[in-house]
Amino acid sequence: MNPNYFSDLNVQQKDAVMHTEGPLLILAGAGTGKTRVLTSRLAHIIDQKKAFPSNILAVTFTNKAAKEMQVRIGNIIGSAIEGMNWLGTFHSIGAKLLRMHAEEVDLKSDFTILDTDDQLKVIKEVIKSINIDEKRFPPRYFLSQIENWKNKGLPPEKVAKNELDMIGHEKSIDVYDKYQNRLSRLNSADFGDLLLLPLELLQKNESLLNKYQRIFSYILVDEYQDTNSVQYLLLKLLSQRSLNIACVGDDDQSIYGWRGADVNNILNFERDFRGAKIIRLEKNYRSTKNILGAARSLISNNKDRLGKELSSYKEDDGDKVKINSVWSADDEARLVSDEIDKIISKKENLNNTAVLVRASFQMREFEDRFIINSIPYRVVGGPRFYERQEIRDVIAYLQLVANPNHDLKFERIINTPRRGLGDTTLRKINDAARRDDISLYDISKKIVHTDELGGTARVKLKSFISMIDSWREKVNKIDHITLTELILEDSGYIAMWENEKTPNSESRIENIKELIGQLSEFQSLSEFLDHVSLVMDVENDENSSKVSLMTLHSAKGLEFDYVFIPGMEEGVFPNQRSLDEKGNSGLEEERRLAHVGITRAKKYLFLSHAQNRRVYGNWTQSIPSRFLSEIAPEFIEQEMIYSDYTQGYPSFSHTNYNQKNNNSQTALERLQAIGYLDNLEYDDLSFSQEINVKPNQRVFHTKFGYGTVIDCDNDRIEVEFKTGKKIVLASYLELVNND
DNA sequence: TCATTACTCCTTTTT
DNA sequence: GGAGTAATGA
Repeated sequence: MNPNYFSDLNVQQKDAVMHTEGPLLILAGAGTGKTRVLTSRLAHIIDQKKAFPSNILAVTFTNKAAKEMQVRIGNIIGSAIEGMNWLGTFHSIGAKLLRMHAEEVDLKSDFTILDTDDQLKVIKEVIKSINIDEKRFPPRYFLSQIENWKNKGLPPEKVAKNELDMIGHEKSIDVYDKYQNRLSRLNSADFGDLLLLPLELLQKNESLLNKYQRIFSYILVDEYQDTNSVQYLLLKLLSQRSLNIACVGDDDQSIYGWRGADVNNILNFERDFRGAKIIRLEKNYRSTKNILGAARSLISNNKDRLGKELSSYKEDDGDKVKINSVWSADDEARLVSDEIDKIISKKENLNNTAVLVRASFQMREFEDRFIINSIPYRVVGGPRFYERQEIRDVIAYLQLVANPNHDLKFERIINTPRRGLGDTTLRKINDAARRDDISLYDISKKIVHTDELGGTARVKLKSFISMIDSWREKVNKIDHITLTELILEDSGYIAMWENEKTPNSESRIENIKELIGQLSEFQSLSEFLDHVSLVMDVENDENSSKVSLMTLHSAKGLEFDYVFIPGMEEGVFPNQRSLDEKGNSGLEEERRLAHVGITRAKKYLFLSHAQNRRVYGNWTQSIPSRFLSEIAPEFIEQEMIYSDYTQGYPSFSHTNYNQKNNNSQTALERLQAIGYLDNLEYDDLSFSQEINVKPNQRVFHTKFGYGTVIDCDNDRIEVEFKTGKKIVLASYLELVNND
């Protein structure tokens, strides 16, 4: 027996594939071939006829990972993959279970899944109804309380009244309780419910539990270090009978503590699942020795670890890790762009290049710069397609047609486009609905026959309602694409954007067209709406060569030849709030995040920190991240500051790191001291430089990007930019090295 | 009813 | 520097 899925596996990997019976924990470090082991293992179980594909529960952390696994298993087992009904994220599997048994938890099977915006709206309503001061207790505060409880598997009645570990606790419980009531009245579930309600279902209903324990004869969990308590409880329940649960994870990559992930799940695996076997995968096939060394030295600063040392499979030391000090965040983006230009000139595919940031606000500088330098890029997990205003509007229409009692969507579109049904009318409808305790849609049907509303409002409301009814009638008669087009026509929504003359109204219409295009990938309206709620992202085209720009969190599980991690500054990374709120454990999580980032790189790693950065629009100084000094010096190579004003002045260095951080002298003062600056204000910096240009000189212009000087006429300079020839003032140009 | 403006408080990370 | 909101005016 030597099926092809065994070939090229090392001893530990084979072990993990073969060990099919009983609990198993695979501790898989970054780049150790985890996905291969997972897919091979699944293929092995199916191939050996230990279980049908439909009897395997395989949980991944992201939809992307689920999809990738599906493709890879499909390559091994062929069409049998179609039987794998239970491969997906915890949330999508939870939703599936919930739809099948919704009645048992006071929902209907066509319930809608709420997004954060909707959640906040509901909470605001609740807060208002029990007279809580929104200023003292912002809705977000309650939302995070509720999410915490849900992550722990606690419904309102289980939240112990004596758990007084936070201010406003009683209020929170009250809000939680009323919030849940409201959700079930809206026939809706939020993300937390997709896990919590299935758990309740299984805890309450023993025969159902037995059924699913039988169905799932093998359970496989990816990214186990990121599971929270509900997820743990679900797994525990479901695996009790077969005991065939295999979890893959890496405690050094646990980065979702803020979302309720509990590292103890992985740390206590042996205790929780008796007789568990543990296999370590420590051979890293991804990175060069220098990169791996940097990662290892950094993460060794963490205390709470299971203990695992990655060793390099690659013979190659590779380039040293580059650490760069720059003057400002703008310079940082410029430097990264220049480096990427070098990668482009090597004719590399840019899909192998990524810029990873700690927080999404850092992306702006890079996007601006990439546009100026015409570097093609994609933002991964950035401003989501489905979160755009026009897309949400269209979806609101569709959701309302699917579920007319969805008050939140009703409110969203009742006056979009303008129908003369403004705040006043809406308030009246709301009051009446509350009085009769029915939905906005239902009350509207009633009050168009009374005189509660003024004459015009009544007529307008009536036509709005009959429009919805006419769409609802057609749901089962025409296909969902035609229906959507009809809705957009009838409602005047498309016309609204067509009539608007703002620069982005055209792209909004494009987006709507794209949405309609996507509809064809689904069988029905409800299938599409489910997809939208669960998979907030839209796939990127992977065919074109583009730099990826994303957060470190969304980079988990990916790998790139070239990786840039800017913003290595105290406060940014490690993130200040994380330190303030969680102290040392917060710091360790940040360090793990840095470790994740570093181990994404296969052969080239670039780290940088800026000395000055705008925070809330004000220039603020920052000091290099402690993480830089925690990387052992033998793996790194330091570069000088990249700026015309501060050339040759190294900011970060191992030897004087501590001294520097205790030094009260600011970056600005240091520069003044060495004569680079003469009491200049920061804002003057960009135009303070006299320049002297000659033809062929490479120059840079903030608006047009890089170019080459063609001709000079005093201070009027003719420059060839990427976008064409322009005559610009010398004072707007900066010199660039000609190389 | 809707558009404009002044003013507040921000920002971590995602299913 | 920006999004969301409350207050003001047309």
